[in-house]
Amino acid sequence: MRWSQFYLFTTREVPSDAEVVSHRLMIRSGMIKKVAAGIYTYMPYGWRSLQKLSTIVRRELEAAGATELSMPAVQPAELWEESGRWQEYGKELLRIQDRHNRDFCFAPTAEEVITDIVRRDVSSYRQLPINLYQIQEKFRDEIRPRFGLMRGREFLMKDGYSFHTDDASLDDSYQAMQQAYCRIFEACGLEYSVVEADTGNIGGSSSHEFMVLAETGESAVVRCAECHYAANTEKATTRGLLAPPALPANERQLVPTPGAKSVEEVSTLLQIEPSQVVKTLLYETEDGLVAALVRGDREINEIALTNHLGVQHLTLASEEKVRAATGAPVGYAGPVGLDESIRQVADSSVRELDGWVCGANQGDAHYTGCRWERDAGTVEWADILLVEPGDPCPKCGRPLDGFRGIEVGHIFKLGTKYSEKLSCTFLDNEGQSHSMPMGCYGLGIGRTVAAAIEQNHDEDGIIWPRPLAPFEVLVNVLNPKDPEVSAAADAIYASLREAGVDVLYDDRDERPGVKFKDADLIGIPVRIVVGGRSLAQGTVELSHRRDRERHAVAPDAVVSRVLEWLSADSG
RNA sequence: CGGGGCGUAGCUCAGCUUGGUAGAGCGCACGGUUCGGGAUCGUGAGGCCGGAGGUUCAAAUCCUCUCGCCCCGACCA
Repeated sequence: MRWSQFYLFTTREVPSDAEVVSHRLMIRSGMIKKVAAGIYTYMPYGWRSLQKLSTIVRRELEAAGATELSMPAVQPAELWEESGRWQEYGKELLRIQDRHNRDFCFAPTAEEVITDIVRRDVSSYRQLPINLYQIQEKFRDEIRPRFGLMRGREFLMKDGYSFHTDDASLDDSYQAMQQAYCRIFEACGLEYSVVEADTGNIGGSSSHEFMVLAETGESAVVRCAECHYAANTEKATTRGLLAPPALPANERQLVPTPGAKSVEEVSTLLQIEPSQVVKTLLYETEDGLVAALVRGDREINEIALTNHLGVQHLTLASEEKVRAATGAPVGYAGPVGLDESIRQVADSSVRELDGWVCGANQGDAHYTGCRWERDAGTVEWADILLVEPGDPCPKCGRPLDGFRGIEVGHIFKLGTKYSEKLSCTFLDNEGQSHSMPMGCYGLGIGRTVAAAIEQNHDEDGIIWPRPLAPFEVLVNVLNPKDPEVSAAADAIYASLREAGVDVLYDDRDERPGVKFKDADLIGIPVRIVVGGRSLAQGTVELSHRRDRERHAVAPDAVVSRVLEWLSADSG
């Protein structure tokens, strides 16, 4: 491809709204253009990279036994009502009406449509298992889109679905998909980690996320270097957290704590550790108020709490609700003497405490010297602590490491959640009818490319891992107006194309400085510079974007050297 | 949806406090000198100041309302 004929315009300056590196570089290198919040045009240079990744994804999925199809983006409400998600999905589901006022949505995912397809076509165990996928634009009306392709509202995603006769078969496909994902991310040269995850509103019994390690990642992950336990902190648990020293607990005492609302203030005032305080947070749910109890020095994992309660919505209770429920301002709630109608859930970590301190459900007062069995009401025990780096691994007890990640893939064992609702059944070899266990497998195409840039760049621009690079080789002719230089560059370009190399030929009549800066910015892995200076020595210059070290090579040796480099750097 | 902030030339921004002929840099066009790391000099094009009302002799500037965008929290590939 000749640059002069390609639609690629780089910019020196960045729009002020781009904050993270991948977003800035994608805009500066002319990969994407914003059309509205979270909605982008993939420009030719960016589209090529997305296509490269899509090709890798197709190759690995087909190898793992999946088959591609393409489902509609606009889907009828009826199917979503059948699964219950027309109500459950909430505002994130973009709903539209046609000219007859019939309801439709723009698909955020495609469980309903795929299940509808399979239930019509499949009726026998002999036809199973089935594994289908598509690569398609999805729409989720995100509360807050941000960071370019990292969190768009419309985004390119590979979504796959599998159907089975039993859980063992589902396990097989789940494993096969997990391995295919690993091969995909490895092929892209990404540093990633597979972690246990919460299933969110997709539902199902178990799931794993693929996290690309990056400072700017939106997800927090903990990992054990010893036994390789790894989990999103939304899902992570811990065991054997060191309990703080017990306090005297012969009798419970009401102590005045005027103005001390926070755990910090209370523990300072009473000269104890924050960890010896039982922190009580009141939440509102559709089933009423809930009190969540956790150690004073720690946070609550609201997702774990939501899952434990089995509720849809969970938000911190308002000031008024707290006052009405406890008779005290925010900051003085506690499990002792709390209204019995309020469900209480306590994290296992506070069970070890003895002689603990808590709010007295009256203004400016706390209890000291409390004991669970003696003083507290009915308490459910659950793991609702937000795990932090340094906490013991739940499997082996070693301290967990923490890091941030970008969630580029997420796989789920759905079980029969959708197949039951939509009556997707098959007959077994005894003529018995069963719902099909299902799996579902998502992979963010745009997000993976963004993640690759987050992991591979320097201050001058992108450093593409070869498999995702929009082009593999850049031929840069420094003075295209010089017939001799131009002819030499043309010849190299032609012979590279003949050799099947994916090459961009910067034949633009620009100053060398401009072309060098652009080359660094757009980050094509291998660069060939053809200029009068080196050509006079009978050579051209080859370099890798990663180290930019120049190698003088005779023009007729360029192709073989380039092929050598590309195969060495095959990812 | 809560909290914070921003809409002025294609892009990055100044001007607004204290109302009075709309500015700079980059980019773009033309010409000169340049030509291996975003050259330089000159000339020029380009803006109903997000939109609608209002106050005023006069509004980018003050007021009201709207729309859009960004950042921080709850969602997710």
